[in-house]
Amino acid sequence: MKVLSKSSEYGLRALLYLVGNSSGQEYVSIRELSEQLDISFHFLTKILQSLTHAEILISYRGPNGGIAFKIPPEKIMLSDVVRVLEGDDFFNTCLLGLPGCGAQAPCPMHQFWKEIRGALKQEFENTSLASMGHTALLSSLRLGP
Amino acid sequence: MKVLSKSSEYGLRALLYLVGNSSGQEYVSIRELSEQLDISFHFLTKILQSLTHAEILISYRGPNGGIAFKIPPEKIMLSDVVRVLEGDDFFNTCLLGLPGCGAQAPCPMHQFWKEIRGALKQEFENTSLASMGHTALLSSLRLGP
DNA sequence: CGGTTTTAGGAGTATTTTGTCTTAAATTAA
DNA sequence: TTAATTTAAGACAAAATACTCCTAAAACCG
Repeated sequence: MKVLSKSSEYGLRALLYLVGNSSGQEYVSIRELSEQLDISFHFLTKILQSLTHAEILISYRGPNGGIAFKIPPEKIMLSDVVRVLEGDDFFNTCLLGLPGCGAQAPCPMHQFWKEIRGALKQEFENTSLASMGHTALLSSLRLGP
Repeated sequence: MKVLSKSSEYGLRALLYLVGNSSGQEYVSIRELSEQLDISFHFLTKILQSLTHAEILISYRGPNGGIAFKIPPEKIMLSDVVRVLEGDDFFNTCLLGLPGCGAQAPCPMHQFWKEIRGALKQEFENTSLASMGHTALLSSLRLGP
């Protein structure tokens, strides 16, 4: 079950690394992130760029530059991140992919799926980056040993 | 949020159509399914083939041939279909896509995600095709008006 | 100022997923 | 037996996703 695109996976891993490995307001370079997490530097740059545009991160160029949280990670919910990286209707899709599906023309799975995705939405909206990342060891965010 | 591949979407739509539009043991042709549901005939053929291999459907060639349920749809759970079309570890993936993630080396989201996907698994395992399809009008399974 | 470090942005490439086409095999009916 | 109908199977093509590379712009340091 793949609910997130690679962009979201990488973005979340980077943010969780930030939570665990930056003490407050100093910038962490994207190069460090990409190397520690084994993610393509250029690809990660673009992902973090959109989080910067969305005002979840701030970036700074030049030596000792990088990215940092603009908002404290206690106030950033998983749903915020996912909505930026996956699109605004992330929690509003039809299980069967039918474009017309909705309250007034429901597919056979509509009610079933609506309840599940509603619960899932709530979980994502009630869970902060900080609560997921505060104990995150680097090793748990990497691929191999 | 796209949890299912196109193959699963199409496969489920075809099965739900079968539930609503076939009276028991007669074969429904894939041509009819593909035309009624606006799904590519050859693509759908391959999807239904794998459901036939998995013994959810039976197929018959020649005039008046087609596919039919091998098991009554009351006994086919959504999870059965999805496991065939998405793979056996569908309900066992890491949210962050980390290959090593598991009980003994959990990623920061492991516990969080394990609970959500466990609930989702239960819903899929407790819901039959029949219960979703018994009132399915054709129009609710099609794309446009 | 000139060189170095770092993010920004866009064009281009590779890989995966999705969809098409062609031929074969099974079944029926005339 | 011949023709028609239907699923089976595999090669091929298009589209979407994931990734790479190059150049620019900002910030710093000597």
